[in-house]
Amino acid sequence: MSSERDFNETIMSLARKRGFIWGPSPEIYGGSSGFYDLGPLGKLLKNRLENQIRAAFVRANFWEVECPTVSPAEVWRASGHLEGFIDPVTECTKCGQIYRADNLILEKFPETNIAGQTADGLTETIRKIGLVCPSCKGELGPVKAYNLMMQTRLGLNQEAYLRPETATTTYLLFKRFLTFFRDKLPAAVFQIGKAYRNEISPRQGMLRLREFTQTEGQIFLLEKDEMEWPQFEDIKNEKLPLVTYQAQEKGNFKPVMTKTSDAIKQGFFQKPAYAWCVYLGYDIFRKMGFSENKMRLRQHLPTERAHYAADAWDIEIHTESFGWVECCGVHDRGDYDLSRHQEFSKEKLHVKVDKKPVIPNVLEIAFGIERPLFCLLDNSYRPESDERDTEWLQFPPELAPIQVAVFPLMGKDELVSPATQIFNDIMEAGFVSQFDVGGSIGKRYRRQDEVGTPFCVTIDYTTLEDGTVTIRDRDSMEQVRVHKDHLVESLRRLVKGLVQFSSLE
RNA sequence: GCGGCCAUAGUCUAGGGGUUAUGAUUCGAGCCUUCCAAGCUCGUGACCCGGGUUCGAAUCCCGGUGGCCGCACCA
Repeated sequence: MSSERDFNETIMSLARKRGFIWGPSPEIYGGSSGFYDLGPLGKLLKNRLENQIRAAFVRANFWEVECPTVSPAEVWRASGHLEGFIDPVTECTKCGQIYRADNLILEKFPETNIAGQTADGLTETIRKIGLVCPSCKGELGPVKAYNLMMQTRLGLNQEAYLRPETATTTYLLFKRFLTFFRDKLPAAVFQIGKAYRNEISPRQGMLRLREFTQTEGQIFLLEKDEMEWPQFEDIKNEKLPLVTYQAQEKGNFKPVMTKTSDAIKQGFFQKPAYAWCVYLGYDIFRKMGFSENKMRLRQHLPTERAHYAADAWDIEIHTESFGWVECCGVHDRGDYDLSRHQEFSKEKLHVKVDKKPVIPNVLEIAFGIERPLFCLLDNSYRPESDERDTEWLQFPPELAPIQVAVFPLMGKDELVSPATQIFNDIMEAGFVSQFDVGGSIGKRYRRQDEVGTPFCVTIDYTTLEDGTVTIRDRDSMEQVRVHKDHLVESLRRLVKGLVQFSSLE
């Protein structure tokens, strides 16, 4: 709706103005859609999200790796992306309209069997069934395969592609993982890195990018592990906001808080290990600052589910800008990837179970970081109100780009000098902090509100008498006095959420 | 990629074949100021890019790029 559109523009305008998101990049050359720059505050925010993700995975016993973003064509032939990551398109020779060939055929002739057909096969099918352009009845041109991977080359002419997902590059290390993990499964690894998709026509700003940062966690495990997953015990009483496919078929998208153990009993999840992955994904999103009432877990309908997947759920975040946004997929990839890479590479990618070779299964938690980044901006945005005559961002303190701002009440030397000292102490303690003397004190508070800084420290004339400073709380706009010797510790506890501001007084 | 609409300071905007290109806000310097966008002075800052028409284009035309809407696409 237009009000949602306006909301998105309001946020992007603030994000541009205050140095979160710039673009489309490269701006001074006019820009290409699907590419954005992160300004200083956007990069800080993204780092904070990544740090939460990293900490959550490490705590769950995943190990981080990093792989190249470019791989030769055979990798993508094996992974299925070279053949499967394509859109077959046909252009009307008369009016120039472009169609997805397979969709068009099935739409007009639902009985046609085109499964697995190549571009030439689809061209042949169109001729055979006499399909013409639906808008002008003109003749349709030959079907071309439009691959969504970005192509490049290595050296003079070795065909190569930028990765469309990090996961595949992780799987290529499987033999190395077996050694590293001393032949013990399950083994869990994750990767945070860039991936590339040459979208035909990206829209919706930060939500559909041609270059983006992915986080993908992988668990390599055996079938018996999937059913007997000890860590499930830890989360069996945790609740998840589930929207099952049965509910969706009845038109009901309201999430139902369901205990994970009940979800297994009711058959919403087939495998405890998978359910645990869904919970881990959900927990990571909570740690990225999303409140529970803005999240839901939506099960894929059987029709949208990959044929090998027994379970398929997405984490969705509600935004004012675009409604529910799909942010994370939890996938049961089975042994598909390792089998394919074993076949194509001729390397043994199996383990021995009862002296027989078995290719392990893979469970995956996959999401892009720019989407939650945008969603967090969206969810944190507060418009101006009676209490506050500027818009502001209510980030959770731990995720705010700038955590503490330091002001001398006025730009007088006797205040600036002790304020500088306190600012240095705060920086020394590891906070991202900003010192500001410009403008009235009220204006400086508003500036920080606008970028979501949770706490401001002000040095005033009382500081000179008794060594106390004020800490001003973004959310309530209230202040408490704290002795400067205890300031860093107080800020640490406030930022970490160990103590509420209201209980400081 | 197609069709419709659109593109002016950091942000939001007014206007428009010859102008010193409007206003607000932001930002910078200074005065003032003892806690929530005060005031005053001064200052910085813009017509998306390329081509065409014209004596002259930011303005009109064409193309490109980007944005919004619709279609298609979203592994």
